[in-house]
Amino acid sequence: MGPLTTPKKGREPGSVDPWTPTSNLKMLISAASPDIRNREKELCMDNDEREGVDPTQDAENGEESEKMISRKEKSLGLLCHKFLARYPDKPNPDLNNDICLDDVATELNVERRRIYDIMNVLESLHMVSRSAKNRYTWHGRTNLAQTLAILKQVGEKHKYGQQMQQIRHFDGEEKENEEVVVHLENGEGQRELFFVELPGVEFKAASVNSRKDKSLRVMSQKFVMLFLVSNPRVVSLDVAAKILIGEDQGADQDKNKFKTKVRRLYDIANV
DNA sequence: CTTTCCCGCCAGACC
DNA sequence: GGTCTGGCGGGAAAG
Repeated sequence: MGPLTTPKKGREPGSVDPWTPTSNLKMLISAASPDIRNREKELCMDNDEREGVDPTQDAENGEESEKMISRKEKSLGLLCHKFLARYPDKPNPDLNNDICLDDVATELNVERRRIYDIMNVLESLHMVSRSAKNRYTWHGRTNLAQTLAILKQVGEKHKYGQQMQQIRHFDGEEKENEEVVVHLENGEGQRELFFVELPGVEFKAASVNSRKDKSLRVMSQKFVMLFLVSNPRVVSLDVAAKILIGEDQGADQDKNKFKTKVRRLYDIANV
């Protein structure tokens, strides 16, 4: 009667796994790699500048273009790409640079919820700013260079480059240590960093820089910092996630949190 | 099978 | 009461 079931090695003491350390992390890097590579390819092809893409609902044939919609066509990355294509690099003073969420959602034919994701990551790069409810203002690449410079400064201040290198080394020689609790030695108790804003570009909306700042914007900025401080401009998502989560005070061992952050990282990577 | 990640519920914040 | 904003998990497609 049930002589021997799975001879579980004493890895797990019958308790629940706090958070799968490497498994979930592994997913990150493998996830972004194809996407990033695809993006690079697309960038090359984009140079050709095809003029056949009509964002206003293509094909009303109603025959066969109803089944071929795969998941890739509805990805956030592609959606963001379409969004960026609708605006010039620099805002035209004559045109109104107002962005209405509802209009965008209608134009791109997606739910409102998705626009929020796009806007948050764009806002983290100061390419847009919230002017009012349902309204964003387009800034484009006007401040992008400055934004990246500042983010790089902050990233260096937080020793992100060192941390990434350390984690990589750990991962390289790590082999038999099951309980991987890597406590990064920061010189001082690192504070949660808040939303970075540009000097000279004040935020109209007071609620932006509030302490109520939710994670998406801040995490987006942190992620960009990692790119800016890395020597080859390559950041594996597992390392990124480790830093981004480990920095969160309170020892957030929520793997759910982890997963959620991951999803947003995909979006950021696609911009 | 595992990994990727879209959809959209629903809870807070704001009116 | 409403609307707006965006965490968060489920569960299905992609690998």
